[in-house]
Amino acid sequence: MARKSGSHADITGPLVRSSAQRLIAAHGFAAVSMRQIAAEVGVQAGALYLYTPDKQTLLFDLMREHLEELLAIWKSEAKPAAPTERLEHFCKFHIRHHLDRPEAVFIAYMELRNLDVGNFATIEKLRHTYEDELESILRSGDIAGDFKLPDIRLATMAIIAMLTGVNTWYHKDGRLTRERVERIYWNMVRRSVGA
Amino acid sequence: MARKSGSHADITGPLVRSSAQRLIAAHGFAAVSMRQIAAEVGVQAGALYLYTPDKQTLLFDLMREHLEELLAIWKSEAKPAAPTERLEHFCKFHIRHHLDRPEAVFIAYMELRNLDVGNFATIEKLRHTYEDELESILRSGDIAGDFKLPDIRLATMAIIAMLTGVNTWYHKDGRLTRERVERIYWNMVRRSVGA
DNA sequence: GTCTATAATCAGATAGAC
DNA sequence: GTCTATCTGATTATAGAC
Repeated sequence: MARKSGSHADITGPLVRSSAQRLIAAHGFAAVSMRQIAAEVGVQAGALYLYTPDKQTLLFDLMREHLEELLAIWKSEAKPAAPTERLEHFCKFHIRHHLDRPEAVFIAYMELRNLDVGNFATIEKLRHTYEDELESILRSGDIAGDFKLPDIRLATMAIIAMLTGVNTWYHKDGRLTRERVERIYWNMVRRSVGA
Repeated sequence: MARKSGSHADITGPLVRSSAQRLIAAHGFAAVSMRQIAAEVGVQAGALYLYTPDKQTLLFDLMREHLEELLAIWKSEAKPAAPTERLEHFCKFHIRHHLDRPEAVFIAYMELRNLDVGNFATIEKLRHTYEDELESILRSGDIAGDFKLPDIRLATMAIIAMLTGVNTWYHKDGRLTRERVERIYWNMVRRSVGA
């Protein structure tokens, strides 16, 4: 990892983010030092401050970029018309997207405590925007009579927790393919909303 | 919180644990210093080492005691005979027990990374023992034909994630009583397993 | 753009007085 | 049982050389 002097802004910038993401996901934000991140990048600690004003902003940027990417990709997806198909699409998208980004997902859920108050508010707003996408699907299905839900907000939280939970146990080379996991979870969600 | 010299082992010991639990749940294990815990207790930092050999053991003991208590209380509960009633009992017990101990639950889920390897193995074994309780309920119901489950282990993980997720949004003085939350979640779980 | 060196602070843990 | 003082080493962040 050792690196000699010279100009490498184009590769060092992304490398700072990816190295920080890997280390923070593995050991936690507070447990990872700027020196450790620098060592992973292959520079000295002082050089990191060319790419982030401070450690707090580095964490915030990782979380913000993760959630902004999630929302952007979700919005670009083609959406089915019927509530049941829209819910199926959401469930499979959520599992697929989150399994593809385990480190970013882990950080976004575990490191909220380490954000200062202003940054926390920004992140929570982004997360809420995403939750609202599921909530509106459930609401339209409930109104149409396709779903039977005693409490839509609660069903939203229950389904997101269930789907995101896949990240805690799934391993790529495990017993089940991702497609099979998506199908089984969708079946459980479908039945849970009474569709 | 200032405290004069003297003997207070009977109150200081429990106070160290409860203070550590509160601070770690709020800010994270790595972000909390022994000096902060001592200040919360009302002693100097050195005095903490009369009650724990080191910071790592303090964390481990909090997590171990939480899981051992969970298993002990669960085992002492009277169990219904039929799979559907057993599953209902588990769901409502899980939500109730976890909502009553938000700090301990939070630590047990969030601070696994900060355990050293031996302690981690112990905690994972305890957690697995608890998961197996749900898994055996699902298996007996599947065999009896009361549930329809394509993958029992996966359903176990999905249900636990969904139920534990209540802790992330529930507030005591919120819109819903705990009893109503238990009922609604049980209904979603019931439908999700095809009961 | 990166390095070395450093400032200022704080960490976990221990020793010995009371 | 607790305090004060301290050891040793790590921390974030900055300054200035190259």
